[in-house]
Amino acid sequence: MQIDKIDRAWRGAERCKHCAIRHLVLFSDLTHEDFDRIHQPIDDMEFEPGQRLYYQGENISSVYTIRAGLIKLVQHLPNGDRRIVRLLSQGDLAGLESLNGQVADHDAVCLDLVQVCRLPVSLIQRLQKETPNLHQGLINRWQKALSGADNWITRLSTGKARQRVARLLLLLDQASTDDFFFLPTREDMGAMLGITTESTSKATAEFRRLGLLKKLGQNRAWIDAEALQQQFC
Amino acid sequence: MQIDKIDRAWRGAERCKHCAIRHLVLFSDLTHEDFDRIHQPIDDMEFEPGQRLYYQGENISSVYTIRAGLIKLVQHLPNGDRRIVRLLSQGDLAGLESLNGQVADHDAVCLDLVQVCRLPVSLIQRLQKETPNLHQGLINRWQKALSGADNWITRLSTGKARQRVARLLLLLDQASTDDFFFLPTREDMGAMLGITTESTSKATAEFRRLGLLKKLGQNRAWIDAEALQQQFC
DNA sequence: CGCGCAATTGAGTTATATCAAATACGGTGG
DNA sequence: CCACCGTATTTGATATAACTCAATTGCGCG
Repeated sequence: MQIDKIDRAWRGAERCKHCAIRHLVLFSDLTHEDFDRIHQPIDDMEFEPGQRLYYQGENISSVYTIRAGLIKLVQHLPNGDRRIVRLLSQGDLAGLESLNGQVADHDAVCLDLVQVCRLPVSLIQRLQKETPNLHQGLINRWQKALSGADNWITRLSTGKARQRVARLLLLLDQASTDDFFFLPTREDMGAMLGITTESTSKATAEFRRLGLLKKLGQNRAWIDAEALQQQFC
Repeated sequence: MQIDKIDRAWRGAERCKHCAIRHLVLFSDLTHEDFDRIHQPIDDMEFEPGQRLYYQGENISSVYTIRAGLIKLVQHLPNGDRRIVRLLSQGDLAGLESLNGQVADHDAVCLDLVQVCRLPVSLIQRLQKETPNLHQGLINRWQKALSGADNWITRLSTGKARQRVARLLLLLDQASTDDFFFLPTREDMGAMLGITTESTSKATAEFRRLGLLKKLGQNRAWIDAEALQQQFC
């Protein structure tokens, strides 16, 4: 597997100040003086599809703020079962549990080309002591993750298989900025919904026959959100 | 339904300082000086089983720290489906979403006799500005809620019905301090696991026939955790 | 062009939901 | 204290949905 690229040009916070998506990331509320408190390099990293930011059980010492791409959080059970418990995209944080000194709760696996900034826990903790401006950002992201998890339970782990698939497609569609959205493999969709690959495939195939779902390329798709919502939710 | 009792004797933080379970609640890390920053009354409240702390969609302006009892968080979908997404007990916080100015994500319903302290959001926010000692407590509780939600997905919403019931019983057992634990109604257990009341009943009945589960009183039960774990997880 | 993996499809099996009935249980009032 | 009522639970029969297994098709990539 190819090693992830690290662009170490981001020394200190010089480029953070001018980050194109600063309004979306954790540092959005920092002031100019706050940025001057960042004395250590922040690594800008890129990962290929399939690469992992970290593994479940790994002792991680950084939080990752996601600049681009899509990441799945996979949780394994002792008996071999596994479940995808969340998807992360632009503006989200991966590895939040490191702020409590816990080991990683999940594998963080890239679904497509992913760009992140790696923020050492020590930096976050120091900033927290020196400025209150990080707080609300952390709180917001924690809350977003939590309400995402709740929705995952209520919408994606409840009801019949077709219904769950429909809800997942709607969720992926809403999260997308353009008309199309990232369509995971049937296996991954199954792991998100707690159903088998075959059941997922049967549902998407049916939607496609009804003209409610169209595939474009291999990982992109379009849905008729209105119709899907009405007929299957 | 009986009105909840509010013991308004807790003026300011006088009694907070001497709270018997202070080491378990949000204010555990506050210093003596910090307590002096609390200038408003903190209500000590008691709720009967079945009463709600708040409703999904309600605009809440307080967080509740749980001193005793068990609370279920119930989330409703537009189509009428509903799911219990979490259980809260001593030391947990209910209504965290109010800190982001959001309306309540769930109904918070008491399962047994519940005692809470009501902490106004304005108080939390002021304390956050004035002292850093609240932070870690908030972070810890948010993280606990999040990892609880993840487990709910992976352990309680995955696999066959009997397996889920077994995992739920083990979880309830572990959370308990004594040999026995609170056994929810079959209906509630079903709503936690995403299965029907009847399926839940068939599973518990089977465990009981095998001598792995014994009921005591109506809401209390005992399990042979070892055997249950080995045979059904 | 063909190889390999992913996706689709179908047939048969199993698990769960559904519906209905019977039983147990707690709480109330006589 | 006991009888009764309403609710929760258990149980069984049947229908339905999902899983499992196997075979086929489709598709991207070398």
